[in-house]
Amino acid sequence: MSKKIQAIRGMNDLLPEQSPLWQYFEGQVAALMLRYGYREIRTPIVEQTALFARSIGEVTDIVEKEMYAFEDRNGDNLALRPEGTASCVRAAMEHGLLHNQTQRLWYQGPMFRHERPQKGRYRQFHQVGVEAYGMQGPDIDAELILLSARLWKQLGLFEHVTLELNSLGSLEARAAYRSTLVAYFESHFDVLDEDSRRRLSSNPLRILDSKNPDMATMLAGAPQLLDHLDAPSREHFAQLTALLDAAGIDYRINPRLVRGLDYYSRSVFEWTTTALGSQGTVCAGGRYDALVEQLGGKPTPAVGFAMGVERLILLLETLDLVPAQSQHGVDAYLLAIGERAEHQALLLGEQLRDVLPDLALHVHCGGGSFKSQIKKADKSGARLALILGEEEVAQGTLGLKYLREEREQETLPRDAAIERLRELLR
RNA sequence: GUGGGUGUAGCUCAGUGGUAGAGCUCCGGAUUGUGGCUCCGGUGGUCGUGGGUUCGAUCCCCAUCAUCCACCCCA
Repeated sequence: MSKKIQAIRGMNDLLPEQSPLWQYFEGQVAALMLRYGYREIRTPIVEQTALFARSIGEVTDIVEKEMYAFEDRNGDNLALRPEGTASCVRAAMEHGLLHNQTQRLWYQGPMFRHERPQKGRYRQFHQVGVEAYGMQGPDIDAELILLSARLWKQLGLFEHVTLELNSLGSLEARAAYRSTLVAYFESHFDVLDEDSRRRLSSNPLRILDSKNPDMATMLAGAPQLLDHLDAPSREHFAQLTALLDAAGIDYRINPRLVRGLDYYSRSVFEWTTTALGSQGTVCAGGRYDALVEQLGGKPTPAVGFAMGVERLILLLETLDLVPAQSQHGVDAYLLAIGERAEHQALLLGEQLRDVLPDLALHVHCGGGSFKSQIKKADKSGARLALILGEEEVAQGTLGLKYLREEREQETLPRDAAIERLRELLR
């Protein structure tokens, strides 16, 4: 067992039983993006390490200890992408998509982070990301939230997720607040637990989120982010909440909502669920107005979010919201009994598919008794067993046996059989 | 990176210091070319891996790997 090569830890195979549900989800997403006028972009899975270091932040956990980074044969520093926004910005800039225009983009694909796997958290996981460029008003922030809300409604998840909102203020306001906060924490250094002391330099805003009861009193007295917002950010946030109110989207303002990536400023939001255990964030994002410039482009306002596909799939399963039609089956199963029939079956299958493009047909291969073949036909879930035995071959007919309904089995000349199939597929 | 739980047949799991079982699945038969239900039979395991204790280890001990859950982090 141990000598066999296994999948990499935290990287999962997606088996045939699962793929219809993924396809259902992906189909819903793609159709939704079309309806909102977002266009798909596909970028490489590997980028220069520097792209992520400069965008996500040098001292974040993601960059410091979770990236799959390596040197390629040329000695270049490359990394498997840990998220999609940086690549999206890079590609959009590189191809002039952000030049004097607004842009609505989305993407989908695997991301990689070297974390300890647990429920809803894997080393290779999939995100759907949605990004909008060149628009600074809160209307586009609201659009993204409405878009995600519509997806939850389509999937039946809306009642099971909660929207949390916060504003981090402008980059300057955020930096100033950060300094104030660090000074406050340093003056209470003796109360800080080990985790918080570590976070003092990496992500001090996170300390506010600590669940340690010993720090509760100290945290309650900490300076509040919302009190340190700059006026434009405050106004932006007020307008965003007003738009959501008007649209009838409930939200909870969470002053402690802090995103882990350095590039966020102003609006940030998170959709969470309590049904998945500790990895309850199912979708999250926010504004990153400074990132494009930071990566060498012209100043360009930007907002975006990403959804965790595994978590959403898990949620659909947990809540029993998997639609029945996402179970793919086959319409008919062609049996071949006897040497002559076996020779003809494949060709007959091709003829049927030529004239019946909607037919999902499973042609039996590998021989076996009549009984074993019809058992397999039954297990395949097919509505019909098409029977090609010695008699049918000799007479140029085809047997049709109905496996799921009370209906007499019939044996028809080939042409008539095709017509019958055509009727049944309608 | 830290802590805890779990690794026995393809799957779900029993079990014992004397080298293993059930249910389901799969294959065959009862029914020469007719599935689902029933009955009968069969295939299938170096008991995760390596070491230690022991006359003897699947069981006890250590290590290791995998997996699950939580911390952390985040989608």
